[in-house]
Amino acid sequence: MALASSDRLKTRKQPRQARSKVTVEAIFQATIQVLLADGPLLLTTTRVAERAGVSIGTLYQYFPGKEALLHSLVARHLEHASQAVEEACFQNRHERLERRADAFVFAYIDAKTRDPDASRALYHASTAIEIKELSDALIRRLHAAARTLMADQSETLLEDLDDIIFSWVSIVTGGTRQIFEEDDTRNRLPRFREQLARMSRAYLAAATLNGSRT
Amino acid sequence: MALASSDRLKTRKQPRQARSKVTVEAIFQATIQVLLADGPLLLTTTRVAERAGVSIGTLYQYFPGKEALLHSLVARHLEHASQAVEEACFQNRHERLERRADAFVFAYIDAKTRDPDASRALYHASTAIEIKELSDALIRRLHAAARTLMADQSETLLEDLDDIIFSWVSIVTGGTRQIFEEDDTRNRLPRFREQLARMSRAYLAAATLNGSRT
Amino acid sequence: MALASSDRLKTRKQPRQARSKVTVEAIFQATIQVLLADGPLLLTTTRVAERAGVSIGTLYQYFPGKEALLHSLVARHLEHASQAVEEACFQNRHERLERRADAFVFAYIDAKTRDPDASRALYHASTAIEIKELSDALIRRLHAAARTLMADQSETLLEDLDDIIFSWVSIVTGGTRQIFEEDDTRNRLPRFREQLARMSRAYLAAATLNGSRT
Amino acid sequence: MALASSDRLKTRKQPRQARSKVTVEAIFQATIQVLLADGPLLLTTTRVAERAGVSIGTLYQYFPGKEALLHSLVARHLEHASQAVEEACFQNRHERLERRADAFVFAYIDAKTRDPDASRALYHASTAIEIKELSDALIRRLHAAARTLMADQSETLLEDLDDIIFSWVSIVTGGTRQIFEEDDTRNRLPRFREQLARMSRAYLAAATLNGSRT
DNA sequence: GATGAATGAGGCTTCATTCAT
DNA sequence: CATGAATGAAGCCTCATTCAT
Repeated sequence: MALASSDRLKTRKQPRQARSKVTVEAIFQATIQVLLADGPLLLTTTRVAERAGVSIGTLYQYFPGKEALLHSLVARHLEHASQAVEEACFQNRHERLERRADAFVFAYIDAKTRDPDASRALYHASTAIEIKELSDALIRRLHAAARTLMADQSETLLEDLDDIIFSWVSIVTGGTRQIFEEDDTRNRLPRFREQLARMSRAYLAAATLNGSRT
Repeated sequence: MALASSDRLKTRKQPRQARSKVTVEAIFQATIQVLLADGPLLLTTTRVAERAGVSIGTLYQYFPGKEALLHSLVARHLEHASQAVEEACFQNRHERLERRADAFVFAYIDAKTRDPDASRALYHASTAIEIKELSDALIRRLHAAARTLMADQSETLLEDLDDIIFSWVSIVTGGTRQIFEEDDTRNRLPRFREQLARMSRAYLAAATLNGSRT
Repeated sequence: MALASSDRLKTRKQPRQARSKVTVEAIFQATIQVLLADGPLLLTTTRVAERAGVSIGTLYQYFPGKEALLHSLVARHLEHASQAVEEACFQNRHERLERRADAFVFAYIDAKTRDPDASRALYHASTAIEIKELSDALIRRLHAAARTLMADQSETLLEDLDDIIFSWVSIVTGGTRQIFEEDDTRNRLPRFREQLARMSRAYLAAATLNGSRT
Repeated sequence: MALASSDRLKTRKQPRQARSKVTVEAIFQATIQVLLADGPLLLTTTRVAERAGVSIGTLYQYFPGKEALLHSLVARHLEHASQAVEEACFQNRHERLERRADAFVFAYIDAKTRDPDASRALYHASTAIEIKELSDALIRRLHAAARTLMADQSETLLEDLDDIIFSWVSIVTGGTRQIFEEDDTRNRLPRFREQLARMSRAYLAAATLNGSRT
């Protein structure tokens, strides 16, 4: 269910042998590199295969098509981010709200930052495939995680808990994306990370204290 | 005039006769509709012309290509948003910070909400590369507007004023985008609007009170 | 018959009024200029009309189409060359063979040189229309003229008179064309003119003296 | 190597497998046939591919475009003619001038006659602009060859040697072209061949004997 | 008559995908 | 299994021509 995939998007072979794993990984990396170097308009299967050092035929042995390739790649990336956030929420479930919020924000941004090239590349990938389904799945998991995070605040926040979660997740994901589409990502990221955490603390604190009246 | 355009992005004919104006507007609307109905992958000149009820030749009388068409459309849209925010900042320049922040947020979101279909459509199209220049221009104007807004806070915030502005603009634009890419935009928007304002107030208040220590 | 034209190539209106004549001439000149400045691939009706300072609609009032326009232009040009040569042959019909040959050569080259731009332009025009019909007509008239020229030599040359005429006309027309397609036409032309005359005299003299044996 | 080509004119794939070679040759032949049957105006990539019995995609695997296809074809053809003439000049370098002139003329015409269809076809295509570079290269090589040929006459001819060479090469190439654009090429060619040789002998003899005075 | 907006057939080219080797 | 030659649907765009104003 998580990050569901329609039929034609499944990978063809499960890369069991070591060689296969290497090939698939090479193709993934080549995809990212082509995306970064040439942009989504020039992301062609030929080019990816070339860069990966395999023939176009081989690429099609592992993926039923371009869409599936991108789908896998994006899914892998988003799955990682989802897990990181869920993990962080779980780890910090007994901390104070402020720390829990920090944990959420940091986990998300750090997951994206782990491989900034890939992140940037994949933000652009939406020109090449329809990724709404995948993004939605990510967002749903983040919502769920955020809800868990705020479980003990539900009374205070009850009236608009859902709005708060929704809005907060939106600015975390949307704001982060904005940074990755900026020119100076490397420099901006760590500072945005701090400010986003600060903002989250302030926001959630305000919301906790006096409901929707602030 | 603002938001300069390279040569190949210039429109071809300025619609002089009444007939022409109708045609150009039909093409713009068709672009938005195709974007919404079929997504950016299926945005083709043929499809746009078809939907606009004009021949493909007519489309090319007014725009030198697909890119130019999108460029015009986006430019028009972003110009409007920029102006709305600048106007709002100016109108509220004597109000308290909180109100100024509200004004900024509301102006931005309301500008996007004026024609929600267009907004959604253009967010979808925005990965189409040549649009970056335009988005960047918008962001720069928003930064400038935000800086004006906080002019009287510059002492308090001096140490990280730039970070704050940058981060705040990022979550306003990025968060809003996130909403428009969601399914339930119409329903979510007004609530996000409130929360985003609340968040901004809380954030800027926190930042004003005790610098980077909160 | 002369430089015949099929039905769809006829001009539409006979330019009787002064204004019409001016317009037609402007279109002709524009055609030549576009051909020279932009090449035959960019020779479009729009461009010609633009350069002529008339609307595309007006162009079509005078010519039923692009092909007809070019056809008229080429026909006019070739007609002029044909007449010049015929005239020269007639004028010099009582001179010695050598002078008659000179007259032929000079008349042809001078006709082409009268408007060198037009000549060059029209040599290139064959990319844009099929001009074989017209060229053939010219060649036929030149053959006829040459035959007249050599009427009194027919005994001596009898065995291969036709070959001689044919070959001679071929090098006169073909050689001249070659010069016009060269880069340095202006400089080369007068010298080629002399050499071509010299060559013609030598050739015809040799052919006259001892038939095919030289 | 000789007859350099700009980037966009380079062929794409070097045909390695036997299958490829057949394909490329089929494309070349189809180009010639289309040129002959339909003329340069109807020379389209679609038509060529169709006639070659390959898909349009295959054509583009080997040539980056129509221009490049023509370029290759012409280059191959002209290279052959150049070499034939140079070879002939070298072989006959110790003969008398008359024989050397014959050798030049015969080598050139015979090279063109080897594949008369191709020659006709390429003469038709030759107005296609980018081919000028190639034609010029041929002319230059022919000039050089002719100069070698006349090396031992340079004193006698000194005053206008260059004009003579230039003019002679012009009528050889231009005249031959004229024949190939004629209807009755097959019949005319051998006779023109003889006359052109005769003409060359007469011309060069006249020029040798008494400079520019004949 | 003159204009120029509109038309659409048809050209050029790319690229995801298949399949014989 | 890997290869890469071949495929062709589909995209982009031009330009000769028409016709309502």
